[in-house]
Amino acid sequence: MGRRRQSVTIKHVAADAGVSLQTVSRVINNEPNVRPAMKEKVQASIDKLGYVPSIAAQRMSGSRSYIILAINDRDRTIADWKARDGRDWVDQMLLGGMLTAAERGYRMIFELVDTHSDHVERELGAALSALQPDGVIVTPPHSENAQIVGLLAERGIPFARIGSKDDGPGIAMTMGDEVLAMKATDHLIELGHERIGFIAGPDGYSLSGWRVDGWQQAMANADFGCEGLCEKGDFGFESGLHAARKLLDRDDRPTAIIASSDQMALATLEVARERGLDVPHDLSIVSFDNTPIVRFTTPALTALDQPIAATAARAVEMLIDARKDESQTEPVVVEGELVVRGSTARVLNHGNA
Amino acid sequence: MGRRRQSVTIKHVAADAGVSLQTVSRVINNEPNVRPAMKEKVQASIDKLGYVPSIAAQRMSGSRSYIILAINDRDRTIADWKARDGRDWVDQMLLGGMLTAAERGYRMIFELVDTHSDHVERELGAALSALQPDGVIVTPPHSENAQIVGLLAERGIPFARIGSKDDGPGIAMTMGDEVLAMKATDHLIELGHERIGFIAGPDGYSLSGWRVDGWQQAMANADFGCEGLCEKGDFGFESGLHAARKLLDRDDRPTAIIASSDQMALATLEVARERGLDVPHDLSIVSFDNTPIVRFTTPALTALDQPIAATAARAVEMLIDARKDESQTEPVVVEGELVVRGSTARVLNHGNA
DNA sequence: CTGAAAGCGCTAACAA
DNA sequence: TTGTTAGCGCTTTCAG
Repeated sequence: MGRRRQSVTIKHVAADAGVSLQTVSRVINNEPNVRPAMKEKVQASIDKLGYVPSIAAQRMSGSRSYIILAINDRDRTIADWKARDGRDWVDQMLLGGMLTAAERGYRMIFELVDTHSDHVERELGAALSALQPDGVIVTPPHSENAQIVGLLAERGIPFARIGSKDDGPGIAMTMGDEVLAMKATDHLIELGHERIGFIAGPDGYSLSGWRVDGWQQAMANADFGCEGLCEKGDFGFESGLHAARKLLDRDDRPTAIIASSDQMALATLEVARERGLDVPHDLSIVSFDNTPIVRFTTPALTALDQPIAATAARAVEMLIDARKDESQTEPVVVEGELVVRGSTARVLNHGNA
Repeated sequence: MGRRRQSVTIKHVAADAGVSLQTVSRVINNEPNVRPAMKEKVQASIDKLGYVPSIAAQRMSGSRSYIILAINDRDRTIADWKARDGRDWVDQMLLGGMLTAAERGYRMIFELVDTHSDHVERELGAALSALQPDGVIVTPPHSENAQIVGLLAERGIPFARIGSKDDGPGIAMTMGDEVLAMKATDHLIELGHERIGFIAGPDGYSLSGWRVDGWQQAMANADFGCEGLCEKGDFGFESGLHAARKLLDRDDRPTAIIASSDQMALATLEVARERGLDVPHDLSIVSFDNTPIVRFTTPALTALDQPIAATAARAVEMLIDARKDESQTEPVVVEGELVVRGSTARVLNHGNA
């Protein structure tokens, strides 16, 4: 093997078209100040020779790297992949991010970074140095990690924080968690539910709080109380079992439960089965992740769809365009929607008189 | 933005350590002929400054790009992502490929290429020119696409063909399709089945044939006939409905069916339901993809697990080591296994006397 | 509007 | 064992 050189370079094109390297470069980069005739001639040579610029060389000479780096939490991602239960967060990010990047001549590279580790900075720093991406997308919980955000800001790399509303550097993006929680709650209220339980996510994620806020807000709007109706989980199945049991142990148990993750919704379904509660007639359930898995339960779960693909696509676009207007102050919201399935139904009037 | 330069380069390290650039380079690349003391000193500077080499620069200077390119069929992949029914082929490739690459200091980049298009060569060629990967992984149906294989060979880039046994350039890899089909068939035979139907994949994929071969072989070994027991599908759900109906329309309908894809297995389940056949007691079903989805049907499907992650991991390793021994003649087999679930059971003796 | 020169960060080849 | 030189393919100055 050894030194595999570029087969056709800018030199070949320049020679073929009988112009300088610089002119070819201008054509490639769509720069102004190239006479149409010239441009055509060069383009013809490019097409003829099948020339494609090397991104390494482009990067070296100080221009863009044409790389967008998407980083995700290592442990969570690997756990999902190994569990093989159909969670498709990564796929949706690829669907939205990768395809959008490709349309603009960019590539998206995926990278897993450990949040908990004390060498986050090293891990991420190494990726940035090695890859020199033109933009970075961070997802929860990274998007709220001060070290990570700080490093990105310090290096002056445009980045998008998905699942973060904080001020500060980088583009803050959310999927409208608060509104989503309200949508779910309102849906249940319309079905006649009054005691709607909520299983919250862990404190480490701001979005856990936003979701609770949305639920509380909707409950307040309908003049329903929330006391004792909110339990906390960690997004995982086990914690969901725990929370669901606590909620359903109440004398005036909720007739509906909104869970902040698919696993916790599944756990709630499991607890309902355990107690002989019919879903949706004795208990309605709404999941806060519309992952594939929630369509395959019986009944299929009504869920809040998180528009991950659309968000990633948006992030990529903003990052690619981020050259000038550094300061996007308002968080960008790509709002998800409620997908109604079989796990929610009109509340029954039995045993309540 | 503009020209964002590397913050700390080899020069800084050289200066800090008081040595030449070349010495630093030698240390980075773990080359021999560096005195331990020297090496330590340099390494100390590297650590102190947090230096990480730029892969763009490394590539430029004629060494490796530290990039492994994994290409998949565009239409199929996007369709899967959009369908959101939990197919996790890509995730498993990432799990195996990306993590293995990372361990060795490489990155894996995903790319979608259109097989049907007449500009496959351009699409792939562009990716190769832009990225200059050190290795490429191709999956079905690309792995049997002459244009693609030809281009890769011509460019002298090491590549692995997953799902291909052909001789020729590149590392051929399979997941043991024939053996897998035999395993499934033998499993059913052990349960007392004699009329075991098979829904084959489309001709465009060699592995469709291997699977049929394995089934026929196992049937022959048990002295059971195959006539009229094989129908062809295209891996999709619709085609599965079609094939399953044909098989179950027979007077001596099969008591078990092996489907060459998860979707076709699901379709078979659907047809069974349609006809009022109980699965597994009236009809046993084996799926040829252990995607997440097959665990969520009722009953959960017995399935042949394709070790995609392991295969991708193996491919990455071989590609990274592919510098010398170009000629791996024998196909590499990473064999999958049968996962028994509720869709297969002992054959019932009713209505057969 | 076009071209020539310099250099990005790194490594291969050659010297010392 | 270490250092020096040249150059990868491209873009950025800066001249013309």
